Amino acid sequence: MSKFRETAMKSLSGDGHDHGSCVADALQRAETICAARGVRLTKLRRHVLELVWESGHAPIGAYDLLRRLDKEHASAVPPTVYRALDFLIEQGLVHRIESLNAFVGCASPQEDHVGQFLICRNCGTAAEMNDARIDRAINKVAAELGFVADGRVVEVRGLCPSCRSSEA
Amino acid sequence: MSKFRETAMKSLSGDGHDHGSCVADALQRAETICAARGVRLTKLRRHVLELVWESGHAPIGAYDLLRRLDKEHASAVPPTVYRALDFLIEQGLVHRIESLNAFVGCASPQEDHVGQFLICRNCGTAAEMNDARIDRAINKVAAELGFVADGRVVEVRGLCPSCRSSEA
DNA sequence: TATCAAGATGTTATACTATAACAATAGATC
DNA sequence: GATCTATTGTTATAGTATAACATCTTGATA
Repeated sequence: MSKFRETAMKSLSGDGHDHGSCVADALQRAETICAARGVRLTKLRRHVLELVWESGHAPIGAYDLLRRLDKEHASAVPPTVYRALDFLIEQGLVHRIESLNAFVGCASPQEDHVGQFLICRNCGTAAEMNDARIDRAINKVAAELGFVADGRVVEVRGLCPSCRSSEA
Repeated sequence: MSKFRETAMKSLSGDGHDHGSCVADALQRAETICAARGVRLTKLRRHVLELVWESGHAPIGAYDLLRRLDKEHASAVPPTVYRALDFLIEQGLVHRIESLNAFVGCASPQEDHVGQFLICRNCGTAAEMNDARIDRAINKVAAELGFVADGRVVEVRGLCPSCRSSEA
């Protein structure tokens, strides 16, 4: 099983996982990655990343982040959070979900990829697929149309396993 | 060649096509479809659809539409255009491009489909792929993760054939 | 044809999302 | 410590979207 697959399954397993350690792991990975790259994961950026992860695996909006941020950061205003998000996205630590205008922590920041998401319309969980087969299919069709593809937005709405079983 | 493929190629052929008749065709198709469904393509809705198509094959924002609309429709305000767009989207005559917050005319409104788009980052043209292979790949991966997919957002940025050749 | 119900549009106000532009501060490098 | 750059602070504003209620049109029907 690929690393992506494993991570996706984990985030889909409902409340069965220890989200506290999930957040801690994510922060630890971020520290390591930023150190290796020589970029600065400042207190503010780290705090925003933490808030993103604390939203569970559900994307959270910039203004929601802002409201949570300024409990411990009185001077926070929109540019504060957007700039932190810009940095985090640039470093691959956070993905932006276009169809929600919201942000979610990347579960595999060390691997170079564009996000492909499954988003549960019931619980809001966004799981990364990042499957090469989807990418290949897209590349193939694009090539047939003479198109050279770079960026990709793949966001699929639906029902996640746990919401599906609890609805049934 | 599928109908979708044909339409996509056409919209990618640059200025080589008669966009005037392209617009007229789209409006004619819309009339037919709405009549068949017993829904009302009012003057306002028709006008908004026309403006969407007159933007070429490039997605256009709601407020741009608004600015163009109120030349002949003094009372136009945001809800005016958003309500018209809601109707047009519901009828499959227009697609929303999530990654641009913009709207584009659907080239194949008679066929039931979700949009899959190639968007040129140079000229802005958005071509519909609507390829079953992409859909299948997404469904497969979603199923493997226990997910039941419904809505889909597939938006690929890149360079279209004509912009690619003129850049070279 | 008068009335009525439903749908469509008008109108005002406001919520939500995002960035521009410039000032001040903190960290790294010499 | 001086200086340069990256980061953050601050104010203002641009851009996107919807809520809520009033009015008008349309088509169906009594």
